[in-house]
Amino acid sequence: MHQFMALVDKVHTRRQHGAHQAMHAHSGRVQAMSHPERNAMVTSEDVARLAGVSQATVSRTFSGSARVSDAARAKVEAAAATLGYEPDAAAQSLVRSTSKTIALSGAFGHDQALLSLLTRPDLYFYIGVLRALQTRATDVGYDLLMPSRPERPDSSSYVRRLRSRKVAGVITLGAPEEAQRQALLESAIPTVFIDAVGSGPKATYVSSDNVDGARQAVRHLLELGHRRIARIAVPEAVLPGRDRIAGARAALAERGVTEDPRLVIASDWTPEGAYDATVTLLNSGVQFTAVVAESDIEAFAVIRALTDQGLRVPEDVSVIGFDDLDLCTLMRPALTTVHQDVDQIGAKAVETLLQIIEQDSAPGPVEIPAHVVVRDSTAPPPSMSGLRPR
Amino acid sequence: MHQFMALVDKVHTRRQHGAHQAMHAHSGRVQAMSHPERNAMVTSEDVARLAGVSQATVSRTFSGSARVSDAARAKVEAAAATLGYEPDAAAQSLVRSTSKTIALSGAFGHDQALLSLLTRPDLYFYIGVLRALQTRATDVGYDLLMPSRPERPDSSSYVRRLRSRKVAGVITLGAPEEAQRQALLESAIPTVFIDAVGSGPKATYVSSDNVDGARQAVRHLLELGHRRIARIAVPEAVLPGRDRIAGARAALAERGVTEDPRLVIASDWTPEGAYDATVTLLNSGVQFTAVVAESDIEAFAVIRALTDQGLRVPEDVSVIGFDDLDLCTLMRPALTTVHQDVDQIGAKAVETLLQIIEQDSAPGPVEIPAHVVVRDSTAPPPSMSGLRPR
DNA sequence: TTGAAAGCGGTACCAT
DNA sequence: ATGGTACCGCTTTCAA
Repeated sequence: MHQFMALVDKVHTRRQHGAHQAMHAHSGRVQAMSHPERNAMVTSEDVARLAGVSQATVSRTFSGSARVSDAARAKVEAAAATLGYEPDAAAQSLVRSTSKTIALSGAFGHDQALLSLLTRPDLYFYIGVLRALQTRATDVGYDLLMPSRPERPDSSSYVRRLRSRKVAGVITLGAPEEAQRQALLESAIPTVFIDAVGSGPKATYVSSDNVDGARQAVRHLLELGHRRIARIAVPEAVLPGRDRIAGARAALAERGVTEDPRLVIASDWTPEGAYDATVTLLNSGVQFTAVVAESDIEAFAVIRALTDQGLRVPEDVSVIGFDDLDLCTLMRPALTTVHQDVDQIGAKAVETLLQIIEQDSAPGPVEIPAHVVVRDSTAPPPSMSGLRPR
Repeated sequence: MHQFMALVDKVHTRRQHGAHQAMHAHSGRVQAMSHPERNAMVTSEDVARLAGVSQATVSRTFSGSARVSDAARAKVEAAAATLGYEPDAAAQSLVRSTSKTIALSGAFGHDQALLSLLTRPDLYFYIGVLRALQTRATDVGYDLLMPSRPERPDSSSYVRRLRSRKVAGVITLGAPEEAQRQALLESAIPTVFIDAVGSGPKATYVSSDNVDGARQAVRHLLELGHRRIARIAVPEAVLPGRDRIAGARAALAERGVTEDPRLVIASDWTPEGAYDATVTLLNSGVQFTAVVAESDIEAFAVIRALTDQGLRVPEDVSVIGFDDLDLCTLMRPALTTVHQDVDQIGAKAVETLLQIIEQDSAPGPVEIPAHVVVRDSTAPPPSMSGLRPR
């Protein structure tokens, strides 16, 4: 017990250049004993003193790797437990030049925060990925950091900031700005891009198998008998966009169906865009019996546009989405869609990043299987003559 | 230029105990010059050398508060710019015992990551709050941290971890575990609870004005002529639950309508629960012409349950939600709901936290106004005789 | 195996 | 106003 008191005294004495320590001696003592964790941090030196070993030994005990005698280790652990010792993360990262922190990318560019970069349909999808990321990161003892943007939002100050924060690696969601992507690639900071291409000695990317997902979606419609399949096209510039186009075409090719370019309506990956695209399609007079959307949210918008025009889903037109949000079953009709495994995507992203960090070399791109989930928004096409848009 | 070369040499020399520095001298030099930010960090000492001042002066220049001559400041800033200097965050937090970091709470308890703690209806709402939090945090130069859970998930190690990370404050979303809430309250770590009660010398809370929001919702229904209003009740244990009950009752009381307890169905704040509650309600045979849900997602589920039973919304039954997600306008019918101002909630949370941090005392609870947004899911009740549940 | 000591990159007090 | 210097708490040689 006397050790404990001595310790408490010490805690309250240091840093006070001989000032009013006597004044607060009593109250300080009482407080410290009832809530040891409430006051100034417990340091490895405090633990060393209580355990009767050197501070270096305490450090070794917690670093794990170093060799410490069982006797010493036991004493240290006991002391650490009674004092409620937790190593100072700041001191550790200062000396180690790294920390168990993964930065989530997006706080780059102009006034863009990570979550603001994601447009709404993305948002609902990526929130699932984000949850998986956090779950897995927490499993492996890493914190997630969403850094604030630097004042000068150029790529080098972006990287400098990450370095200043001593992040172990970076995970980006969706399409990053090109300058940021380049900066990351050149930075030698371990990076995993989700849904964007990026390869390098310390970088790779993970995404759903979008080619196969889109292929399955179109195949499903073809199997139901659809031939005139419209697509709300997502920008080709982004990875999922490119791959899904390829997948859709592959499925069409399998059946020898040639794609009618008039059935491919460009959109901006927003519900509003999808709504307008659907209206455009209807107004064009080109016949179609099914619509492929690139996200569930867009699919909802397509359905809304269709029903607003008096068409029924799936009796008149089938609609298929992409993502498989929880919401799909709540909609009426329940949405047939391509399931993306957000848990796997998030988990793999973290695992891959750790691999880069630890093994110092990046593996190739990772693709997570996706699959169609059939619900109520798709059905065989009506007899062709039965469909008269507008 | 010679200064630059000297600096580069120094960067590559230190820490290498006289080993193979000659070997890599050339390549190292070239690399360092084309990508100065790529190698070992630029320190304040490097800047001092180039600027021809002491390291202390560089520190003062960047700390802002201290007095530095204009001449010195200019030289330092020039040097810092050419070298691409950014203060080391770890070193700063080590010596300052704080950092510009706000922890988002949730990584506490069992295997609960922040985002996993939120049930799905919450999730869609809180993601908006999260976005606002990040936007505002980034404005004021704070990073957001989602800490991984400590191995021993008790409240004191939770607080210790936050301290070890040197977070400036904590913001919690939704209902935290009681032990965590207490720990935070006792910790003297500045804290803002969103949607949970928590007051102390360094803690306060912010939420929508749930009482008024619920009152407006019920008022809206009453004004349409509804008298038999059912409610999918949220747990009373949580702040929004309590306040909304109070608000709903207040509105009823204003019109002298007495609440029929059979119209209040407890649910668990999930879409499945809301669906089941609606079915239960219908099966009970108790008449009603409107349903108040506690979230938009639940409202969707209610509508789905109603329509699955052959009832029309709003012709047979009116439904009103809470939150005003972007999705509301995509649904059919578009959802009448109570708008929560997520941007304000997030912004206020950050601002209030900063106030606690800087002024060292917590203000009272903050309430953000909410208001009804009328869309298509509410209408005057059908003639009473017209309604026959089932 | 263990302890002593030299930093890691800043901050802030001291004296000049 | 500026430079010198003593830490912040921890990791990692180096010697013992």
